[in-house]
Amino acid sequence: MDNAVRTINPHISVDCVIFGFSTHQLKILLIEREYTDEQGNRARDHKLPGDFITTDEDLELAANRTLEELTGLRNIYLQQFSVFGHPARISRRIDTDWLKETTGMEIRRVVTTAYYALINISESNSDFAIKNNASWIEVNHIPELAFDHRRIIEKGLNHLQNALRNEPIGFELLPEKFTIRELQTLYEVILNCKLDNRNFRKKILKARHLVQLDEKQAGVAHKPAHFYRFDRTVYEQNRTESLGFNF
Amino acid sequence: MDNAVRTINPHISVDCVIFGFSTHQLKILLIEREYTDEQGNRARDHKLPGDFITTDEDLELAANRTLEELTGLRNIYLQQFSVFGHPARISRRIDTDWLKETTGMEIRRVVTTAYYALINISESNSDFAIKNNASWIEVNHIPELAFDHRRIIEKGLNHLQNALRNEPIGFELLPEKFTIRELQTLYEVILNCKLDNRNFRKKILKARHLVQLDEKQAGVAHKPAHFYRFDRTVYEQNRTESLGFNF
DNA sequence: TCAGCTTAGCGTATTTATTACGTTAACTTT
DNA sequence: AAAGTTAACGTAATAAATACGCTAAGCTGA
Repeated sequence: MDNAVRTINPHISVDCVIFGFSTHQLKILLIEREYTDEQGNRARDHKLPGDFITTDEDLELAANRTLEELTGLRNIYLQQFSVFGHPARISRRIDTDWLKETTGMEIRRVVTTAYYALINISESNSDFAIKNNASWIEVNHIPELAFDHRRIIEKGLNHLQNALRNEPIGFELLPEKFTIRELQTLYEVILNCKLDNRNFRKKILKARHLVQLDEKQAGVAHKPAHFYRFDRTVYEQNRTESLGFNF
Repeated sequence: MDNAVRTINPHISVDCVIFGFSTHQLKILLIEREYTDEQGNRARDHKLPGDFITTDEDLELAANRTLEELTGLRNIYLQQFSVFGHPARISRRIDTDWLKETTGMEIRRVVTTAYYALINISESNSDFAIKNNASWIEVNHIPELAFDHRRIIEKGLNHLQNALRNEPIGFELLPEKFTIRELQTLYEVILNCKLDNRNFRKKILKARHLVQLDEKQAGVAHKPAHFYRFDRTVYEQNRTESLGFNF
């Protein structure tokens, strides 16, 4: 701990919006924080996973470190999407007090680089989350948050939606094997719209980067669907430099 | 100067990739820097306009300040696009020496937030640029640069290309009044492709946010083109939330 | 066992967007 | 007045997006 205090850079941090998908919902991994409120009582709210960087640590490394500590996962899809550095983002009493309490320093100005990560919840090790008071919270039911973390989540969700529209990243949130219907539901939930299943299937199969597996669903009360997996090689090959423009 | 040293935050900076368009070329405003090379001789290279932020200054404000100092312009199109914070981005001797020389401090680690700006060169006040040793340099002929500024420019150009494909921002680089042909050339130069003039016209006019003016070109050795201007109101109204996806 | 329910998965017709390219119009230059 | 040049409109062919019908294959409950 002393060691950590000595080597952190208290001006710069990273925060991670970690997205997961389960039971037909988009979720974010949030950490429950204990702080002292205006009346001096202990209270709780939530915060994004994140940390100050240490001296000589790359931002992306700090983000990956945070991610691994919380999920046990490495080599996760991770994208920087914005920087939050407004002087007033750390101004509430409960936030400055909390920083003092947890770091031992008087910290008033932190520029944080925000990343969003896509993980397959079922592959993550929930022990890591539990140990850190972290839990998956449905994106439409985000509770009271520390600092400007609500704003960071909003912007992160925006970037996720854009990314999902422009490149195939949906499978990052699904198990290795998934059905087309699962993928469609994921699109519908994230983009917040209804899609026609026949046209969705047509469009996604036309892209050729989904490979049908022999395996099928079992035990479902209807015609079982084939499982598919994403084939990165095919995707990279067929990726066409779109030269046109749309607005 | 003393004052400035006292109030800057030497851990955090902003850098601006300022794009301009003239004589059918995409250009970037670069500052000539004088430094001391390995042999102790004075030498010159170029750097992006940028600065450390001052205590309590928002990042965007710092970027706007940099922009105004160099161009005399306010309310410029300005977009944050990436953060560069690798520990090794400040490692070359000439860069650390130059920081010492210009700030009086031993600076080894700076996290910089990169912005790109779009300006209409003809509206900018060149006196400001001259005073700061800044000049417009063609994007395909970028000389030796300080720090990791080449990388920043590459990434900024990338973001510009993407933005140009997905929203109408081309006119930010043109005078208030412009011809469709000028706009097309701008697209061709930035996206680095050839476009069919008849289809370009069709597509861009379909969007309805270009308003034809009564005025025409004069003195050209061919049929004079109408001038157009961008109508933001129409654009905002017709902007349709594209719910589909493309990859 | 079989009728009924549900989702998978294929197909077709219609509309809309993209691409390719022909032609006339309007101005300057020689 | 003819030649050169780019503007500006149009049309036909191709490709993509949308809307929706229909059969297939499993499970469930009477």
